[in-house]
Amino acid sequence: MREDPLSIEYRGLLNPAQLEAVLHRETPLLVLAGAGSGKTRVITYKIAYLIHECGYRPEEIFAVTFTNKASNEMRERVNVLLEDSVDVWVRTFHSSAAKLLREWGKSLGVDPGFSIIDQQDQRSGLKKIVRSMNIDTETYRPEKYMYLINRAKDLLMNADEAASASFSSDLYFNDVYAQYQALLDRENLFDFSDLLFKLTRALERHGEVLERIRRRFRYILVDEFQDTNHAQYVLIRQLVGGGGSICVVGDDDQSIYGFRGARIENIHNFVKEYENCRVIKLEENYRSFQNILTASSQVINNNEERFGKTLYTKKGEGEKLIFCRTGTDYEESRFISKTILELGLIHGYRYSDCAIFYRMNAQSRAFESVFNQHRIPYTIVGGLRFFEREEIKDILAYIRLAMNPMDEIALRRIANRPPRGIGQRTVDAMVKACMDRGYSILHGDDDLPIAPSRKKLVLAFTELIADIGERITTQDPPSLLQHVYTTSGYLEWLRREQKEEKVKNLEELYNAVYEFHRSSPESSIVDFVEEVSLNQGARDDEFQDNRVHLITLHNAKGLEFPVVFMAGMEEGVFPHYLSGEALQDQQEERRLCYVGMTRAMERLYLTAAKSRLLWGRTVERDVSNFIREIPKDLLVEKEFGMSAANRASQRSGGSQAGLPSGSGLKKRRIVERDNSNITVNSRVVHESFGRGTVRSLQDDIAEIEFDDGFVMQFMLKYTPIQIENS
DNA sequence: CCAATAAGTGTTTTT
DNA sequence: CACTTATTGG
Repeated sequence: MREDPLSIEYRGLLNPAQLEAVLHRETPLLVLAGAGSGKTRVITYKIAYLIHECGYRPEEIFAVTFTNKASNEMRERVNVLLEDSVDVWVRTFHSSAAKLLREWGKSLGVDPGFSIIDQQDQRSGLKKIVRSMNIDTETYRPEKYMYLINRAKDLLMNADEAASASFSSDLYFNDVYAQYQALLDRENLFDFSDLLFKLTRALERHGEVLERIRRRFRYILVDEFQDTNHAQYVLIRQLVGGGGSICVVGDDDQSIYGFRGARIENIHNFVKEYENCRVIKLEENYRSFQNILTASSQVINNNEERFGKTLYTKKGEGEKLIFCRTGTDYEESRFISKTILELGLIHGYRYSDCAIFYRMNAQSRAFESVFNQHRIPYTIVGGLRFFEREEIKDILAYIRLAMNPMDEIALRRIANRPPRGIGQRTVDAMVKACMDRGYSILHGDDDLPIAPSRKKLVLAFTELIADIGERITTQDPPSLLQHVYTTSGYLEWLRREQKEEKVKNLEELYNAVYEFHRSSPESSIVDFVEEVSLNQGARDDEFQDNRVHLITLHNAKGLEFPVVFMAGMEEGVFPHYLSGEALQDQQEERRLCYVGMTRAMERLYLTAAKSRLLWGRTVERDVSNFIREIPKDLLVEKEFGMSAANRASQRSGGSQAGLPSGSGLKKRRIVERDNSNITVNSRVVHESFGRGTVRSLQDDIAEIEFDDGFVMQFMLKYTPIQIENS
């Protein structure tokens, strides 16, 4: 080990295993980083070390992650350590591929002017193809082909190769894949899988370009390596070449993206694939109390084929885990809501200390409605994303179409939005005519074989798009956007239809573009579109306020919260009934459970409802097997809301708990109150929850049963409550 | 040929 | 329940 002084005091800031991971650089390195063991710390310090101590220039370092959130966080932390050495390449796999293709496309034989389509566009394209083949779209669902085609691309197989390898036994798969790819190629569109597929293919063919890229990136770091798919694995292999300048970090127990092609074998076989590989395990956990670690370890121990590691912490045992069975999903929300309020009143937790994890996005609705009633502020992380909204995608489609007049998918999206008399028939005719004759889709000549009554309308539309196209280079992004809003008639249409929410979103889009323009004045709207088509991103304000976080288990990876609720711990919901019987799938669900549990720092609650209103039906559910895998002595079991009284209150809609609307109640202010006149059995009125009776009183903590059956504890000196005056 | 309305249907996780 | 597709009236 080096003995010369280091310019950053690494030794004091890292534990021995972390330090070793930072300093090792002669041969390939695999860091097995358990949950909460400081892996981001290792990566960022390693980057700093390479630059400060080993003579690497920032732009020679290539660091990839999976999510935009992770890459933003990493870039920020690197910038703090390096005092704004922003040239380090910190990007997601997909944005890395897109950037390399744009930069090197010309020498790689790839047209760098491609547009990127998201899965919605991908689906609509496939739907069109399947329908045109006149086959039964119920047995042969477009979604199925979407899945298969993406998996084939992840495995670096084009349509021909997939066909000769008998990739799928589906009768029409080969045909659908070929047609779909023809559609994309014709219009120079790339789906997400294409980015990596085409890049690795092109690098294979052009060894001389690969060689130049290798010389540029002298050290490669990969985060969350357990989630790499085959294409990503191959890309990394290509970039590293024969050298040892690679460090991958991951945790096989946290591999949760098998459904989109991730191969856990990549991390398991890394040692075999990279010669002289060094393996370092990070097993000290800095996040959770021991009870949480023990419980989650016990759960994940039921999986096979793991590296296996033993997480430990120097923190104490901490609280036991709490498992609560409720009658219905609605009561589950009420229990969690009540618990959050109590944690705040009794232990001083803030809303933003609490997070609720669930398996399916649809589960958030119950929480939203109960939280609204109880005036608990919340935020849905990664729910309906801003840039996935209809109106946003429509506006961006105008710009996309102007950029790339071959983009049929964008054309179909907006040809008649707002309604301008160009229906499906007319669009079909336009597309077909142009395809046959090799025109651009925007060709507005008189000889197009469309109904005479439509010609004028079509001409007006093509002129509209052409006009936008000219302004892309001449106008700055914000005013161009404004121009699109008005000349397309889109904004006026929304106003006429009274879609206030959507109008607001367009304003927000304008703000985003304005901000984009301000921060990089030389960039065009094209760059903006590029950014948002990859950054299917969240808004910045997601984490700012004091709000409870509602979040899917998949989105929770990489986060941590003092208090975690895992909701819907029921067979069929989690593990999800569609996740498959195969051992592989069951194990992935279990890893997802492990990921969720290990996010908790101090308190972990698990809840399950007996019956759940899902898909318009009430379904009875058993408790998830994962609960049984938690040692009994670490678990406090409770029940909530299965009494007749609560059933009744539920039917009445729960409006009793609603606040009187209006004055001054938006923010709960912490004011001390004198409630010493309240004793056991007092009849009381609570500002939010209405009338009730005090059931017990101990050390200023009162348990109150409200008339609707809702039972809750309060710290009286902070509670807005009075004796009922009769 | 388009737009509004009525019936019908299939429900995970995401770059 | 929310979203897609068939039908009918303009």
